[in-house]
Amino acid sequence: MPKIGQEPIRREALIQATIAEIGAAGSLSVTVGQIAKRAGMSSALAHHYFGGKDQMLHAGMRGLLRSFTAQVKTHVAQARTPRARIDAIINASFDNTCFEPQIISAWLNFYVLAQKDPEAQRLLRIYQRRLHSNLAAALTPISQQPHEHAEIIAAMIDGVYIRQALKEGALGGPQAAARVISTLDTLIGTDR
Amino acid sequence: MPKIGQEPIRREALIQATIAEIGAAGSLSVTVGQIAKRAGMSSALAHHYFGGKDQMLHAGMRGLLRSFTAQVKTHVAQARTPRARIDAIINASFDNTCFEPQIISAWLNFYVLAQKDPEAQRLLRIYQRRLHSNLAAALTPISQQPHEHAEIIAAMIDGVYIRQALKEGALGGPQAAARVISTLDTLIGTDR
Amino acid sequence: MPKIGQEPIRREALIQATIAEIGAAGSLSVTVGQIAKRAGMSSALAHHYFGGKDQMLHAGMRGLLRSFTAQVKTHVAQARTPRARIDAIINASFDNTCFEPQIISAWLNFYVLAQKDPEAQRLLRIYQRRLHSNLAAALTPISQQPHEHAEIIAAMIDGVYIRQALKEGALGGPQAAARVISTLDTLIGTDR
Amino acid sequence: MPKIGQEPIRREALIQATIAEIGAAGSLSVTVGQIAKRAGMSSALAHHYFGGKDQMLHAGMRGLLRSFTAQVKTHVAQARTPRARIDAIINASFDNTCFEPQIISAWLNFYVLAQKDPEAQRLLRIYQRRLHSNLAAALTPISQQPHEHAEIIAAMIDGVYIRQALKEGALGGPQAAARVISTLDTLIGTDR
DNA sequence: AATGAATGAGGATTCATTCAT
DNA sequence: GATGAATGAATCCTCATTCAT
Repeated sequence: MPKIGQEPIRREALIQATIAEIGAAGSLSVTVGQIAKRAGMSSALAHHYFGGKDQMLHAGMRGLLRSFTAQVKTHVAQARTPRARIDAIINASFDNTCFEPQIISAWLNFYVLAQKDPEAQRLLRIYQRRLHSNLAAALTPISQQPHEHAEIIAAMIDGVYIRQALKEGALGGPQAAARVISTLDTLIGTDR
Repeated sequence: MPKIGQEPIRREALIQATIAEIGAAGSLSVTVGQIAKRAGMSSALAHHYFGGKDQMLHAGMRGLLRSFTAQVKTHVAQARTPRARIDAIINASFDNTCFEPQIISAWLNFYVLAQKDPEAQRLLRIYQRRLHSNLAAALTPISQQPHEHAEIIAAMIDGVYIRQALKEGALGGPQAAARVISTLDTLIGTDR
Repeated sequence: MPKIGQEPIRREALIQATIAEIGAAGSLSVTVGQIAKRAGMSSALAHHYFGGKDQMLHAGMRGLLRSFTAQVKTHVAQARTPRARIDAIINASFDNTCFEPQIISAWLNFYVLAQKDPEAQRLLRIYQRRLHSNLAAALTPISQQPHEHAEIIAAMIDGVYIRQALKEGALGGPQAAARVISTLDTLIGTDR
Repeated sequence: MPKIGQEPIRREALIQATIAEIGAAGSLSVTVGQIAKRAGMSSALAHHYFGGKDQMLHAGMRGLLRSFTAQVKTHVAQARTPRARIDAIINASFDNTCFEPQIISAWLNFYVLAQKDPEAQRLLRIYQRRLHSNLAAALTPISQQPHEHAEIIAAMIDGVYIRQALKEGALGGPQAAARVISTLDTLIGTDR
């Protein structure tokens, strides 16, 4: 009886291992061997499935962005008002599944990768555009400068992330979200 | 008697070359040889003066942070009011000498370095603390939550930087500064 | 399924190549590349199997000492009296497989290695202790100072070796053995 | 006023530094820089005086052998009988100035050097010949096999040295000398 | 005389990648 | 499908040696 359907399992294991290994090492120079080992297979097999290290990195990025997206969807699903939708997006970004050291470190490394790797750049731009349009759409009913405010909130989210990467005066996810939300309140003139 | 006094010249050349090479390559994995070549010397001499690649990277970071600091000093020197001082700090951050692709890329890479390298982490924390205290000091007379607002502005600065690194809808330095300043206006309730 | 079971073959080839290369070069500063080439593989593979040059040197030492030990065992196996056992040990030391320029040179180099490398020192001490206890055990029935005499014989063996290393008035193995044995005769007062 | 007569002082300092550095490092791969530093000058000057590392090593060897020779002369000068002369030679070899770890280690390293370096080989052969002829001359009146016995004693001296290099059950110089002398007693049938 | 400056050559080590089984 | 085997290319680093002053 041949093992069937192994491929998707293997690929997924490699994707998670890529993120985890980069996050743990804090660097893109993790070796294919390390990743493959963490995923429980030989580096040769990793190459077999992905063709090379670059594609593994891309797959890792896609995996990470997929998680972000899923997180946002989950949070937003329960929002009933535009305002609740924005809060949901912000809260999703700082959900514990995203806002933990290894994930932050991986995310930061992917930004670096995007400096030289067009595909990585493309993926991050997609993420940024999606974040912007989500925020702007939700802001439209309640803000007079939805795009400007969307940019400010997006920048703050990224900024809080990068500051978190230094672990200095690090906030928990909820406090980080609260700070961004409170800034948003001020921006759109909400009284709370 | 030998040719003398080359050390400071060579060291400075290597520091600038380190920043430039990392900025251009978008990666910390530039080779010592590349850096040395850009600085116009052999890699052996680079090792002679710095002892190793790590120390060159640290020196590069210190050089970059020194530029930031100098930039801030220059801008702040002409400020006569607290408010002008804050604007000067923000404008300094987005001055063209700082806010250009290579510098941003280098800065991003140093954040990555800080994920695993204690000295790099220490240096960046110093920079963050200094930025915070500069901002908070200037905000004290004009804001009711100077520390909170300083954090928000600092996060925005970093966030705008990292978004600039993707070159998507990239702003010029002045516009970037304007956006941060306008957010600050809203935060402290200034009418302009 | 991959080609399998190469490891012991490669390791053994590297061990012999290490001894041979050090013997031929007369120096520990042979390169991993030279050793690997002699063993018919790339230096990368040598590192793969041994982890580093140091471990290759240690493996080479163990290989050499193993040969010595095996040689002694072979010779001693046929000895029926204590006296014959001692002669066998001495003869084993000067057997042609041990007492040839390359082996002597390797052995000398390993003594040098032991000056700074604790593992090398440990290995040579084991060899010395074993030689001493072999000699002393065999001497006990026929000498009144078995330990003292064992030391003298051991020193002579090493001394003849090191003098052989200069190839000046070099003896053949049998003559060298004869000289040591005749000294032993005098020491224990044997009439022959 | 030019410094005159500096050359012989510098050369001597380098010679002693060479021996000391090799002895301390337990290896011939000490760098010219280390040696020069110990001798209180730049490596460039060391090259200036000796032409290259090899010649510095040779000079170091000559220096060491010169010490040995001087030691022997001193001891022998007071000997009034052939027997006393032999004892003096042996005692000289184990005098504390010779029989200390660093010197032994240097001496061992020079033996290694002689494996590949003809000049080093030539120097050590001279030493051996001189030792042999000294011993044989003194033995002639009191031994029936002066050359054979000279060889045995010479081998023992070298053997005790090399065993000392492992620092296992290391003897002091006087005990080492006593062991060799007592062996000699047995060899030539002296009653003491 | 003396040395800081400078480098070319070389060595240990690592790693992505390929291949044979 | 899966992996041990194998390597070429690259990287950091060291060092003897030379040179200009």
